[in-house]
Amino acid sequence: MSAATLAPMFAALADETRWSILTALGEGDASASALAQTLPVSRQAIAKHLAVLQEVGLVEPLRVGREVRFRVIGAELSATAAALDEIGRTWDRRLAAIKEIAEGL
Amino acid sequence: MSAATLAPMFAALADETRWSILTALGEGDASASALAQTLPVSRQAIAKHLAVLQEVGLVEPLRVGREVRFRVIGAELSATAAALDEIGRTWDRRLAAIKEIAEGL
DNA sequence: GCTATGTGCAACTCTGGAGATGCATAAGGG
DNA sequence: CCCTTATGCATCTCCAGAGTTGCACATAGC
Repeated sequence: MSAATLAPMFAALADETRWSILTALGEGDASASALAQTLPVSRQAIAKHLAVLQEVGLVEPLRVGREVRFRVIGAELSATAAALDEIGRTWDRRLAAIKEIAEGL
Repeated sequence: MSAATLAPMFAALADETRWSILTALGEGDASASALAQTLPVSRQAIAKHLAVLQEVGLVEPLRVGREVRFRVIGAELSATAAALDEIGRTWDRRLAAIKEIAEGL
């Protein structure tokens, strides 16, 4: 997973309202209308956020009768976490190597 | 680490130019002026980005003579990764539990 | 001391995205 | 069959942030 692949995911996670939505969905599947009754934003705004979240694979739509419920998916989040951890460790490995060389003088 | 703490970090990571900066710094410490000679943006723009990155703890400034070099720090990234992974697993645990109940009927 | 170069600060433009509003459409429930 | 409710689409406003330019300041090197 490259930085170019990661950027859209981070853009999706950068919005507070989207975290509110994800947190709410973490309690159970819900439709845009249902979320709008809880969160202080309009249904249309939530629908847009859900589209963004679906785009990066964080949620998936489920048709239940005439409503569309959304479900959170943890897999993409875990995959992103793994990529982030790897990058962070790489940076710190470099610093450790430099420090080791410095001490070796 | 809560969602409120995570959001600024993701906002910092959502920008492509900042990833370019982080990648460049991953190769070795550098000043804003040095980075400006490599990347297709002005020094001031890079300085702003570095300020953002420093704010979330991804880089730290190092005065070397009259220039200010920046160094990437992996710790915050790894901590963020751990938080993300935990959240992702929580979501999937919930789904697994639901599925189990459904099959138990 | 003078000059080069590296930084810092301030103001400006401009685009993307978040949010709202209005309307059209579709599908349950009585 | 009608009404209610959920969704979809288009348009508008507004603001944060990315980027630039210009200038002032500080400091290493000669």
